[in-house]
Amino acid sequence: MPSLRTVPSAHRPAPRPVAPLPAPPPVPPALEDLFSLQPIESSAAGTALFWEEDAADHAFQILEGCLRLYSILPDGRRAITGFAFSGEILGLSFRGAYPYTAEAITGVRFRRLGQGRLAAAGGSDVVRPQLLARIYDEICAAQRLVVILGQLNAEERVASFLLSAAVRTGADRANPVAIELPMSRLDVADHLGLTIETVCRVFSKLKRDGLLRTEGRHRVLLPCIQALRVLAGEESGTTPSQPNVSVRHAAVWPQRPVFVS
Amino acid sequence: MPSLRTVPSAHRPAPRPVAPLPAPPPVPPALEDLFSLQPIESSAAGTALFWEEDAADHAFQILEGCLRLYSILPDGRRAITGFAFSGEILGLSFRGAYPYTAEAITGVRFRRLGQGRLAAAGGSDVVRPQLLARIYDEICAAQRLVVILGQLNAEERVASFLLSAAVRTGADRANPVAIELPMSRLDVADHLGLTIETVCRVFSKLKRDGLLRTEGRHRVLLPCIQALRVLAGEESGTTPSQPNVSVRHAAVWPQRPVFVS
DNA sequence: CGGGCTCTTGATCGCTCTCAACAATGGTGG
DNA sequence: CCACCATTGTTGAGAGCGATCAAGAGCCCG
Repeated sequence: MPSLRTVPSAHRPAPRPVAPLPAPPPVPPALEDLFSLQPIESSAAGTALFWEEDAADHAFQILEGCLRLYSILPDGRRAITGFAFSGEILGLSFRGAYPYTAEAITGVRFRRLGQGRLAAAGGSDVVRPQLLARIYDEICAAQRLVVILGQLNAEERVASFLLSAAVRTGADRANPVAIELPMSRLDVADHLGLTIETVCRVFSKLKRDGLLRTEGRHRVLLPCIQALRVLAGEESGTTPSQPNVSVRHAAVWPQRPVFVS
Repeated sequence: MPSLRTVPSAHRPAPRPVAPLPAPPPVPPALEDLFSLQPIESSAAGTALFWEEDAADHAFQILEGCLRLYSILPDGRRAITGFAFSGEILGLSFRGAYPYTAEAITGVRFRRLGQGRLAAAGGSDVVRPQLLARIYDEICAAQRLVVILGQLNAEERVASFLLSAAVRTGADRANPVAIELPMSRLDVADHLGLTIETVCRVFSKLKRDGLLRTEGRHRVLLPCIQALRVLAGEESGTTPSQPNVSVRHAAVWPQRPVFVS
């Protein structure tokens, strides 16, 4: 979490008995400070923080736990558009309704901030850029997923998912990379536009290829994250850092002639 | 375009020789008024307004024409994350870089607004909600596409695409519905995560089923938009408004047990 | 009227889904 | 503590949808 947190109490400076010095410029409230004044709430696994189409009257800061964000089609199919982890902010909506349901996968602790207070904070020249940056991140995440779902095959999708989980939790800097996946295989499948069986098969194949090990159902080790990047199509694969790993289906497609002006 | 446009010159009231009346409250500038002061520019088909990863220093208001918004994978695959039509605003980015390339499909006329001026306008309590609403729309569009790519089959994807084109251009209120599709079949395919051949085959099948007629390559008639909605999975299909159309593969999937708390 | 491009259609292949059976896990009650 | 059971995960066989490869048709422009 690279954001520099200011002291929460900074907007309410303690009264000074003597004040010969010019008052220091008031520390402007950061986005997260707005939440820090709110009480902490909890939700059990399986409960929803909010529902798709509901009036979006609160934003949420997740302190602990993991949630799935999804839409349900009229016929019952479920599309998990994303997951939310601790430290993230959720439910920023500026047109009345939430665009998805947010349901706790594990138990969740969070803070809640009213839409009115959030809108008011948008007037601040300090908070607004943070707010817009968060929203922009959400756009980028959604468009990244569009690319994944539209262009990648099953193996590439799973590799992308594992990588983004590693990067998001910061686990990609450790060695070996170890990530927690609190969600079920069905959640992963509904997120990647695959079936649970296909997700399983890809996991097994990655295990056979030495790119993945599991410890229990929800813990995954990625011994060679670089090879995963090649599989995910993030890199061209010109530098085989792990020559003993046989990368079948190397992500080298026939170059389609794309019109570039 | 439901936004109430205010008079562009309102922020610069003509100097009055005599001013006995209290000055009327200044008409606050709407988002589109900011653009209306900018000169009109043009781009030929095939040229890019901006490139993915480029510094996002301008936003664009499209006055005429159509663009494709896309990302290119390292191996050359192209994911068209969306299209932009006249009347829309493009390139709102608040973290330095554009998230996609915007390339003109037809000739395009547009206005350009500097990021600085846009950021300043964000301070206005009138413009900011409009700005946030636009961005929120972009999130919704991206998530809608995530659902389409992750959960729908080829026929449903094409039906969704045709419907959203009809709705976006307002053509869905006419009868019969007639839409212009300036983009090529390859563009549609790269947008829907299909191949050009599959898009063609679905078009042909919809023609056989009486749901679609083409006039030239870029004009499409939708004689029974309600049946298309059923195909796209937007409706349950319980009200067959056009009984003579045989809807194979009606969007009724085996209901998967989804955990709802 | 040709040339090049886009679009369309057909035949075949292969990836992923579906259906099925079984294994592993975790929680509960005896 | 262990047996039991429900849930979740894994693996296999076969089918189907969409991709791939190939050829021909239609359209636009010089």
